[in-house]
Amino acid sequence: MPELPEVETVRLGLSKLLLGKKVTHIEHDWPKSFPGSDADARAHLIGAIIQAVNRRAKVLMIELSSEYSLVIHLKMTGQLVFRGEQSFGSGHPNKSLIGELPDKSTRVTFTFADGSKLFFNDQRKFGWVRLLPTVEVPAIDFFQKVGPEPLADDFTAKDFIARLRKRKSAIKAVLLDQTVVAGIGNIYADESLWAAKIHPLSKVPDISESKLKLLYHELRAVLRLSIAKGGSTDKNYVDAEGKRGSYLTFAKVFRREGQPCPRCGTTIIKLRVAGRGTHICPRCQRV
DNA sequence: CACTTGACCTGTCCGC
DNA sequence: TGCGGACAGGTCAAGT
Repeated sequence: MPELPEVETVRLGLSKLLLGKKVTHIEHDWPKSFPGSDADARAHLIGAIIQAVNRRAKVLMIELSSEYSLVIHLKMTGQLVFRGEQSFGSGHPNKSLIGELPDKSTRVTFTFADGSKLFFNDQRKFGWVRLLPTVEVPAIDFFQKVGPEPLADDFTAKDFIARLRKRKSAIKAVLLDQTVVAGIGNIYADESLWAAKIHPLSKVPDISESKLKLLYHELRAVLRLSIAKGGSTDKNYVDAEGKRGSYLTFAKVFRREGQPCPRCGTTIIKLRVAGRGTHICPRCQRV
């Protein structure tokens, strides 16, 4: 579920809430959600102080004073929600999507010295939290293979196009491939392809240079706008305070099948591309 | 190697 | 109201 803008929103929230907190306790109920030994956790996590919260692609890295890091992937339904000492009870003061914590999808709970807590919730159990020496984090498989950050200052249209041109398959499948460019998922693939008027089934070699250049700009614009809106919440995603993101209000095609295209009025349709639900305007986007 | 498909899980929604 | 099947925003492993 969470793509680059959602993970970045969580990162921003956590860096405001967690810096300087000392971990005093951890609980986990599902082994795959927190693999590794409890002895390691005791040695390198308990007593450690949170020093930074970083992001690469859709992965969060919470850096600890022990020279270990918590590396976290939310996958489809993961949430990282912070609760201060007084606010474990339901709902208020924020209009939270989720109420009392922990709940039945809580997989890992971190407790800090001041009594506050960080909950890792994950309905579908695809996500994970791993404790690794900070120096070893860049060596994990995923980081070895993942492509560049699309919003990096030095990531140019030329870089983007060169990476896409190495592939021959449908443009949407290529955008979803994290080794080409990092952080794009189903929502922003559909939104950016609509904005650039490219059909998701178009093969990369069949797409003009100028359209790919336009796609580069539209993709970055869509990602930036979503970060500004706190990401997209369809079902599960919430930020570090448990609040929903509002980007889907601004989405042009995603989850809008049956509604008129904001550009030409044609009815938006849904199809399947690369095994994912895909939303297009059949008039603006042609193969 | 590039590319596609199924697996990992739980929950919800839709049609009968 | 109950039940089966399709589907849900992401990656992996294993297949061609």
